[in-house]
Amino acid sequence: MKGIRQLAEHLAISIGTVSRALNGRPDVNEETRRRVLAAAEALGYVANQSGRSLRQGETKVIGLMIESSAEAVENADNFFLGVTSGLQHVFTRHKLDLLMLPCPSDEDPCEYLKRMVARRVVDAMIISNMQRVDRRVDFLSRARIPFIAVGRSLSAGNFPWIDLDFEGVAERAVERLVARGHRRIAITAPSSEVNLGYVFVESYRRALEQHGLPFDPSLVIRVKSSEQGGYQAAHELLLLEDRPTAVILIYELMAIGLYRRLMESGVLPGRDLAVIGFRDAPRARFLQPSLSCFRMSLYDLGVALGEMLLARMPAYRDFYSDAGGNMIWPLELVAGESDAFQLTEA
Amino acid sequence: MKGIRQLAEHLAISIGTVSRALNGRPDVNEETRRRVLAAAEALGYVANQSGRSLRQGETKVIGLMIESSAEAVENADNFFLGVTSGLQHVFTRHKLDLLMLPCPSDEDPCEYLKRMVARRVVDAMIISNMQRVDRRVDFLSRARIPFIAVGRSLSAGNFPWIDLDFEGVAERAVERLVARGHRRIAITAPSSEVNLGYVFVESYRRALEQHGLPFDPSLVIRVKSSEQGGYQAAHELLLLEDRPTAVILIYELMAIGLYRRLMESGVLPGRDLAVIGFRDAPRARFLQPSLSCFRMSLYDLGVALGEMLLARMPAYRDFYSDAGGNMIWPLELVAGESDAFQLTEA
DNA sequence: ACGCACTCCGTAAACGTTTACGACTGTAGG
DNA sequence: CCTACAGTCGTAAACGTTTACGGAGTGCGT
Repeated sequence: MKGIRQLAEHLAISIGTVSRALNGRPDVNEETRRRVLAAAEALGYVANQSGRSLRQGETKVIGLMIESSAEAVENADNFFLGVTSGLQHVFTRHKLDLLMLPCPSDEDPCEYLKRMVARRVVDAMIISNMQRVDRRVDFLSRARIPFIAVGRSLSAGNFPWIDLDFEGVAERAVERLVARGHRRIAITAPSSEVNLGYVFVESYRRALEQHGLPFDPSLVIRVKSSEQGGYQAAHELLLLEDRPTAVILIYELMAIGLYRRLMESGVLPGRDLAVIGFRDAPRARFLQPSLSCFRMSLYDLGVALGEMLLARMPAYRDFYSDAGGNMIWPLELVAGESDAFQLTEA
Repeated sequence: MKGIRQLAEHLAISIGTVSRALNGRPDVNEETRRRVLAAAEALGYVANQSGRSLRQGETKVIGLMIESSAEAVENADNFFLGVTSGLQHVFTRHKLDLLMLPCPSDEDPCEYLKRMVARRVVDAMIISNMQRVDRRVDFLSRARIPFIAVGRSLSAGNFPWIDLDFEGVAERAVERLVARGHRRIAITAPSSEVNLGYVFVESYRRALEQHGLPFDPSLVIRVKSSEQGGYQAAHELLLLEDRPTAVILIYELMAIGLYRRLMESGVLPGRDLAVIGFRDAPRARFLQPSLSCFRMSLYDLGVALGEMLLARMPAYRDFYSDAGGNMIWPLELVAGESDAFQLTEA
């Protein structure tokens, strides 16, 4: 089966009518429509997407921009796949496809994004790995391309995003540790260039103040959010003169490296140092002692992202209530053994 | 910038010449080409992909068919992302994009595939999760769509695939265990409907025979390849009258559940039962005692898949030597503590 | 002066759809 | 009998490219 033209010839009907019949237009006889649908089914006709895209100016494809460096892959655990799965659950309802757009590491992400958008290969974009000031946001806003970001940024006052509840996590983590008698609480975070690094530490600082504790910059450990970074963090912690009694990790995966380094020095997590993790990394679930951490459903996050994006697209707006510009995603505390002890005054 | 037409007008040049200049055709003055490229850069013109696809009949998109059930996601660890990353490394060299095609769980995978192919939205396909007899293979072969499978199948005599070295793994695992004095060796595998389940057990059977050991069907534990399946497997193992002294797992993730169940009954892996795992699952790397297992680079596998696929596509054939139809992917043994003991005769 | 080859470029026809527009019925209302 | 209108359908023009074809100009050898 070549195209709609052959199908029309076969039915001895005009090509326009066939198209209308297939697309459910009202101005076609029901009897004719039945015949067309039957013939299409029988001959295995499916409309060519390129032709359709060209005419309608929409491709039915949503782009997902990802970072695909070897490092990113190693650290991703199933975050990416989990979110993707949720996204697709939403998209398949509307026959939308998901295109992965990995920015080459030697190219500027914004330029790459511009090229992909200019090619008109996607109707909308999902971007992640937000920078504190992210030019992609400005570009997409100006170009009026529907998009959603996973993560905040300071760019362009108002744009749709969903971000994890860093404030809540930092607040609850500090509160929990303070309740167990801790006074010197360390925290790990990526560079403050990455927006995540900035927001997380700020929330931590505020939480400390609320409990009347001083903010000590030397307790902010800037390392990569990876197993390796966890090892590094532990190393730096152990070097501090007035060693903290607790540490908050920005990514659970770090706990693995952290544990390892601590053990090497005979420091036992959950007895000598309280540890709280953040964001679910399956492979950190089996640590001994078990890690106290904040968790969430990646799948649900994907669904929320998908629905919020579609609410911003004219063609699908009706299906979803545009629940405001953005959203803070809640996390649930899973209590483990890594911070289960009460600190006795020295 | 709308299209090539505006660009041509702006240059006071015909649209055909502009196209030729941009596409590096020889029959255009170098001076003209420079002007065109400069103007395109300045005005931010990028060719519309739909128009181009329509004309040339190729979309520059490779489809990747995946299973995206919640269960599959939970069990995937970073297998999927790792392979994808390798694929993209190859594809971006040729400006190809990767489209994820998740088959809805309520639809027949082959029908879904047919629809996607008929829409002409992909130039080639990558399929995985192979069935023992897989209709997708027959369809793609007959339709002459370039494709590659990750995993074998019995369908259609000759088609391109890469599969993990099950034979080698089963053989080496058995050999290793026999050398440590084991005589009753259990194995886990998925249903023999899935081709993987069939091949793995067959290799295990042959390896046993080579060492003069009997094949006992009750030692083949058919469970899901997941943490839960591992738990289940341990449960069944413990119920056996003549309990085996060793077990080979088809997926490392299973070790987590297996360990848990064993511990519950006071059976210590690496002392009371030898365990060998297969296929890298990062989250199983931190088990105590450490797991002996077979590993591989997911990234490299992705690269190999990508290159083998491109070697089968006319447009890219020249870049890659078509290294025969298919390939067995080797794995490397990483010795751990879980099988490090010598069995003493009872 | 002529033919020929070569370089460069313009014209127009595809590729497969969707859709605005108008044409043609038949029916109802005046 | 004329008009209005609803229900169907055919016609043709887009959408943005690429590319086969041919033409114009130039240089060169005869």
